[in-house]
Amino acid sequence: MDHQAKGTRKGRAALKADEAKVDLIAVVVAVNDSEPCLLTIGNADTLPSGPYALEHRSLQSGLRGWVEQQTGHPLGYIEQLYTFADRDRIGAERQERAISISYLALTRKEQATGSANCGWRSWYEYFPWEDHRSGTPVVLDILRPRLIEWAEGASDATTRRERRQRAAIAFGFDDRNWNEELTLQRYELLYESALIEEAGGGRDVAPAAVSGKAMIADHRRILATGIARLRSKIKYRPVVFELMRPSFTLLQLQRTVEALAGRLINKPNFRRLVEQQELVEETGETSLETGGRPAKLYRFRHAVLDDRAVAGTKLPLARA
Amino acid sequence: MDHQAKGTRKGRAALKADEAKVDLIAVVVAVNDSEPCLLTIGNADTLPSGPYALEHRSLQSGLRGWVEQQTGHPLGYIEQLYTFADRDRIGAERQERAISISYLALTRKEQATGSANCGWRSWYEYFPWEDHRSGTPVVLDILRPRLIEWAEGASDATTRRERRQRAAIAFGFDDRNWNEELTLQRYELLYESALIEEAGGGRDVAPAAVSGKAMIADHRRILATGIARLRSKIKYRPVVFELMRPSFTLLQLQRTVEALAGRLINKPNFRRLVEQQELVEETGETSLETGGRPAKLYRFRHAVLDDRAVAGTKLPLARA
DNA sequence: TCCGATTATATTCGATCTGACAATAAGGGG
DNA sequence: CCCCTTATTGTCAGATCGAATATAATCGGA
Repeated sequence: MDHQAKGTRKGRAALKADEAKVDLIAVVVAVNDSEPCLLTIGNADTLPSGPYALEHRSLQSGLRGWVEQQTGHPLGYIEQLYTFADRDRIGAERQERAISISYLALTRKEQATGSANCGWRSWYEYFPWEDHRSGTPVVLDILRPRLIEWAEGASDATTRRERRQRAAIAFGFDDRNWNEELTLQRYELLYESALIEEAGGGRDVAPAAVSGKAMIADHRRILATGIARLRSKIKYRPVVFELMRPSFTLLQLQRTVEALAGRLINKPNFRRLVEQQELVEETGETSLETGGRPAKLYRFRHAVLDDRAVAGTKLPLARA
Repeated sequence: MDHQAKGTRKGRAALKADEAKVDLIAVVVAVNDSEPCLLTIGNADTLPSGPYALEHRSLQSGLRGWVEQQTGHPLGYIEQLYTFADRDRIGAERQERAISISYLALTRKEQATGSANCGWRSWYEYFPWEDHRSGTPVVLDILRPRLIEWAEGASDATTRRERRQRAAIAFGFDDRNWNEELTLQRYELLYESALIEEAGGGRDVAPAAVSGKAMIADHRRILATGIARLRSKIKYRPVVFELMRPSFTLLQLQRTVEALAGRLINKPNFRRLVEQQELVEETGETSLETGGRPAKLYRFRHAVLDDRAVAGTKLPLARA
């Protein structure tokens, strides 16, 4: 009565009826020189990953093992992202079931111990339309007419209206505000409209500089999921500090948040928010790196992980 | 180079090295008469679940299939919660790996089509300390000294301070505010301190009326995850309407939100927020159910699922 | 039919928060 | 000593939020 009727199918493939392959996939992020970077292996089009195996004590430790083995990078902060069941991935014809459990990890670039066939790439190479720090990126001037065209290409009027609306919301057309958290929705729209490489077809695919670098299988979708999650999370949890050096200036902190969010923040307001939440404390030293008046150095108050636990790091973003 | 060295382990059990059993588990929620209800099977201590099988087109459709088969309930809104790898669950000794992918589903009680060995229970039967609608529940008067006792029982002073602090934050001791979103943290504290049944031991377990009804395996933890997610989500996405009838009064809507959040909301402020976000529109009819002045009936504006898509239903909660 | 009990709906007010802008302070270099 | 650069502090109006109050509509009993 509990788990019923598992024997009704003909066991056709190598796998038994109720078993599946389980893969662990990592989106490993660091920020360097105001640029959000992704850890990749192979041709910079693959995320670190590997099968969940018997000797792994847990999903997390399995993931750490694979990433360290493939990239030489030990991981700090880890958070589960999403679990996909991707039939297409390995073998649709063989009817294997493959499950991918994806994780978001935050580190710093320096923690590498040499090694391996891996490297860091700005995540905006994969999503050129996501970086609004210098205003609306030019690639959107190319993508917008293509998206409109796709919307108008629908057979019935209802679908057309719906498509126009979805595109307008996701990309901020028609005087709407840009919402940096909609990274996944934007990716899915571009996928549906076949403007990017993964989306089969290929005839309508925009040039790589516009549509961004593709990745194998569904890895770019997983990256989009990670970016969206991170952009949302920095607003209510102090996770940014996982990406910072032990001591830093407030401007460095701001630039890091801006790199992740893909948009600029008002400086005084950012400072006010960080200080009034008591997220940081002065080290007493100053940094002379920037030319002008020396900036005070701060360190993260680890105490907030206890007492403030949930309050969160709101970030003040410009409205329009 | 991609997925390397999968043959290094001795194939010991029935399962092959890189395969695992995958279960789908559902937390199905409805709200009836201002009471948040959970759909259970068996002895009201089991969540609907079943193995992910070959004939399932996707994880979601597999889940829908199992729930409908076990309870006769078709599901509407579904959202993935978390993926657990629970060695303990099925057979630690056999070294099987079992993966549980959990989902949160929202429906209405009426949509049942009779059938089956299942039923609805208020989720506060499992978590009596979570309902603060009538002020701080009395069970906390019993749990608090037990938690303090547990905290003071630690060997070193650092651990003691840390435990006291965690308990105070999670449960709102020492004049802190109650935070309804910390359901999972509270469950984990009670688990660690062995005050609930699942936590092995048993000698310190409080009476069932205080520690709540237990569930099999880790099902109560999964429920806690679902409650926490839902309490967080109603604040920024209009998901409440999945639980409402096609037309409803604003007070009914408020009572539903309060049931989920486990705390009361200021009436005028709630109305203001709902109206200024244009989440609902009047049907033109009124409800006479309540005795006094008839309440206007409203329906959900499905348009907001498009245009406002992400804005969100903030809910105004009392501060202290 | 009038009155009060009950519930729904509308309005107001002050505290706080937020975004935008301006002003001042502290270094380096000519 | 002046000027340029960057850091830091301060101000102000508008929006938001929580709390409390005032008004409206129905029912039932005197």
